Amino acid sequence: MHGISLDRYDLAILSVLQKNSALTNSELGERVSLSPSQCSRRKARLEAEGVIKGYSARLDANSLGFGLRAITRVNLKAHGESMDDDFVTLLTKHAMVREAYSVSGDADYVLHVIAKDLTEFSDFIHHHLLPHPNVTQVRSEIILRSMKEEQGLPMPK
Amino acid sequence: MHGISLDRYDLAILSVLQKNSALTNSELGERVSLSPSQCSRRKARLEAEGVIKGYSARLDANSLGFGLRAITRVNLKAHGESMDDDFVTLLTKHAMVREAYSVSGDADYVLHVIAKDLTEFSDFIHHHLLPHPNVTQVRSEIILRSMKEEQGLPMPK
DNA sequence: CCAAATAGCGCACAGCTTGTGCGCAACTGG
DNA sequence: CCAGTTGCGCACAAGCTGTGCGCTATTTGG
Repeated sequence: MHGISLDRYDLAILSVLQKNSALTNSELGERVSLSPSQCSRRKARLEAEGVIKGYSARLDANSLGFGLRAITRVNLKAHGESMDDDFVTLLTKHAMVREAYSVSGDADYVLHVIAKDLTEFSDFIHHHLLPHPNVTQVRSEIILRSMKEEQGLPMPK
Repeated sequence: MHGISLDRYDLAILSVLQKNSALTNSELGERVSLSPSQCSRRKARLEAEGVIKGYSARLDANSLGFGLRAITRVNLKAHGESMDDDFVTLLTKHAMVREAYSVSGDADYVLHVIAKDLTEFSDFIHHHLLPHPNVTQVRSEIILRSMKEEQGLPMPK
């Protein structure tokens, strides 16, 4: 899962498609100095290799009525295999939890939570997260403003 | 920026496109029970309204050689308008900083940082973040495992 | 309560895009 | 030095996109 070699054309294509995947192969070709047909072939290859995992529409959170986002750190009581599984199930079940990471540091898990408003967020914390038998501590930072939000990855080298 | 009314077809289209924006209007139409032409029109409208902000390729971090991700909390000394600006410039300049949020809570900013490895990450923290005159404290949680990583948003109602 | 206006639909079609076959040129290894 | 391989652009068939059109259902206004 690591032995794929990407030349400068591949990196250029990935960089452009990451910002805008709705471009035609002609437009893409112009930007990376390659013919449309070759763009098509390289795109197909990058998809097959798994470098491109898929294509998504980026949606506007406010238009959909989500006004609140937060970074929530969670500490657990025990760290047995099955203990965590039960907690992970909780995370998976709730659509409000957009990202959940097992981390090394002060906390055990870090979540990125999205909600309609503070009430909905508070409900989630107090009625679902804190009552869980394995949760010992929950600390949240409410997002006030997004300074930077790059979708995707930087280009290496 | 909030008065847009979306019917069930719009929500269905958004939900599908968020998962896979490479579908043709025919395929999209099948899934949401609408003709291709109508899908095309609604898509165009949702783009114009700003509900769809754009289209992106999802890339594989490992293929590009990024093995380390972290959530980093930063505290600043002063909170003047211009003080923050200078710090924000630092964040914008570094491609390693993928997301940066101004937050309310224990910290002032929360960052989502991506790096090749621990060395590169440590370099960033010690040679760029901590030396900044306005930074007073930096605390990081290294991501061990991603339990959930929804790209995009849940569908309301 | 009914008529006019509006909004939203599918169909048809012109123009454009996609992806493959092909021939060519540039490297690669024996 | 030469056969094999790789990667390129061109050309073209198949398929997709987006707009004009006519139709129907819903809304508006008198």
